Amino acid sequence: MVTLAEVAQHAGVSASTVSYVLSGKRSISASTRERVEQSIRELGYHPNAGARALASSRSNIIALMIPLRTDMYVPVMMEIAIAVATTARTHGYDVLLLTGEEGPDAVRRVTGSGLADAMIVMDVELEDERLPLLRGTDRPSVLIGLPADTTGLTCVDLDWSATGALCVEHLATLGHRDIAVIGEAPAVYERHTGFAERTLDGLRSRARELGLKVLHRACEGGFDAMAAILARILDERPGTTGFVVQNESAVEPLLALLRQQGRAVPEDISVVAICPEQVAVQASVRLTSVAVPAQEMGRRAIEHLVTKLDGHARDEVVLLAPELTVRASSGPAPSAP
Amino acid sequence: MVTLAEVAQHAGVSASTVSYVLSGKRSISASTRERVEQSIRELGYHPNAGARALASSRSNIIALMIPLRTDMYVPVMMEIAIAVATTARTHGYDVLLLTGEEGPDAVRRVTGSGLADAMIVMDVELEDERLPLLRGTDRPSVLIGLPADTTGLTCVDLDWSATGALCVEHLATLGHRDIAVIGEAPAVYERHTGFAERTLDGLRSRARELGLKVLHRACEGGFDAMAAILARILDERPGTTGFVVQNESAVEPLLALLRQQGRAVPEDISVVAICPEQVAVQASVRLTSVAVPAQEMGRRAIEHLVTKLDGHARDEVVLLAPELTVRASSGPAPSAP
DNA sequence: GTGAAAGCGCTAACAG
DNA sequence: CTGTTAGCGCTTTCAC
Repeated sequence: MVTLAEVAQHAGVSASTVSYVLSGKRSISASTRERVEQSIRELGYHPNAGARALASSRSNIIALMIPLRTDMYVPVMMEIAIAVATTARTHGYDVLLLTGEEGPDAVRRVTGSGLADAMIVMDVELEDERLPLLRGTDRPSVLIGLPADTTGLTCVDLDWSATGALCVEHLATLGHRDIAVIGEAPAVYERHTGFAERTLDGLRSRARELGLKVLHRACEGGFDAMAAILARILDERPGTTGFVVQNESAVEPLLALLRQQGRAVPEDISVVAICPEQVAVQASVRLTSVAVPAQEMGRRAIEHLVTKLDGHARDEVVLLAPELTVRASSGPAPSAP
Repeated sequence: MVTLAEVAQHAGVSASTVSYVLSGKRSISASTRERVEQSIRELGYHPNAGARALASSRSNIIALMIPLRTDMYVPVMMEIAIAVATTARTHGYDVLLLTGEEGPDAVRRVTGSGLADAMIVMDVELEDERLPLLRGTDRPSVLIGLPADTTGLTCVDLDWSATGALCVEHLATLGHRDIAVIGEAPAVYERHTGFAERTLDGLRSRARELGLKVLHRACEGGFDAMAAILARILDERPGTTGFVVQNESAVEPLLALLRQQGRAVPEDISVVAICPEQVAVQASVRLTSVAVPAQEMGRRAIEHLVTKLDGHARDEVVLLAPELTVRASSGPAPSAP
């Protein structure tokens, strides 16, 4: 294993000079720098991560806590994780992958041991057990998601409430008066993951303002679950002409069922989805949808953390504005017979 | 920050004793151990990761390289990643998330810096650039996937060839003679990711043995792509009664299209999928399928690595036997009219 | 069964 | 612009 001392010797300079060439923290003459860099290349030197972390009390690692469960939004999680990892690299950081399994203990362990300089927490619940720990540590953190109380925290999330409102507005503009919402699995609501409830709030309050009727049903993914729920909805509210779907694994089943029942989309029924672009585009009907900006959330989270680590940055709640893309699944409400 | 020295002082013992209590590498009297553990708890001590890594030249971190692209098998990747992370924790390791983006450089960086003690490499191509580096380092590694030459490497993978064969056998047993294979996106084949080609090999050679006809078509995901391909297949081979699908995002479109065309599954057409259990169960027709054992692959990879790190373990290729579960999408071939 | 002490490889004052 | 030096917190001989 090549050490900094060996590089120094090879280049005929002191250890600190090599260190400074690497960090750029003080000016080095062009010729010295050249020689050092040459030696580094020749010897194939890589600074030892442990030694560096010990001496500088910086690991250059950012921890990412992802949910253990995969009952929702798997592609979104994955996209965020990848965006986090690649963005982190552009800033010289690596990413440590933690699952929610360990819970608050993971936070203690990682911050306590100095394993990571900062952390990103996903799948935040309204009253999350990890929040007090995050507030109580000096290590920066960013939540992807929005808890009930954001005091002393930095959060990045899609503005779910505005997302819900946007879906309703779109349908209202098209003349729909009676709307059904297909939501996430019941467990997601029970867990009080903020996003699902916020979406519903935004949706309902805008509907009230616009005088629309809204019926919400949680839905496990899959064809059978969707079939049962659709039957109940059309039974309770036969006049329903608009659907808002916030559940990837319910989208295609819903489309298949409507087709099966001879209800044309968008002529008879309009569907607006809240999902990643890819799902919207690949569906059997190209879906009018509000995209979940997974990459941007991951990128923003890292960028905020890096700013914090580089010194100064206040806590902040960043709500990304939703954007609705009109595709082939929504159209004017059918006129009453 | 609490240090080992402080714990030692608090407990009235030497630093080395505390260290040995932590590592269990030499026997400690019950009373001393008790006192030390008490101090650790009271002071809230967490060993510093950097110092530990430096002194022991062990970071207790395992690197996981996942593909950057998300053009295939996202849920599978995610499941593997989560299984890797949780299994690693049970052995005292953390997981560093690397994307394929950096390519071979990531391997150099991570092994050279001692950031990770070992690594798991996913999405292996037949002639992968990273292989020479992995062979040339003393740090253990496990591939999830199978390259062309496995000399000096440890690999864990589903036996894709047997998987293909199994699908054919199932359909043959049911009396199908004419089979179409819906594969991954063309890019996956061009990239020479082993699994897709191996599946095809297994499928074709078993078909030859059994005297079945096989037609293979690569397929971008989504409804439109699937529609185009299905039309071509039924045009070229109108007698096709069995489908093998190895592409998550083609499954539901295929089912929808068949339904649309009035072809009943499984009365007229049988479908066998190669996909995660969840997809098979949630589809609009419960799918006869061969599961991709994502969790097991992740778990096995870690366990092999830990064994290697703990001393001795030779290189080895582990091919997991495929298991086919019969569900509602396959049945006897329709008798000729 | 326990202590003392020598590093691990690097960073960051301090000194010139 | 460059060198000298004192640790960072832990592991691990060596000694008792």
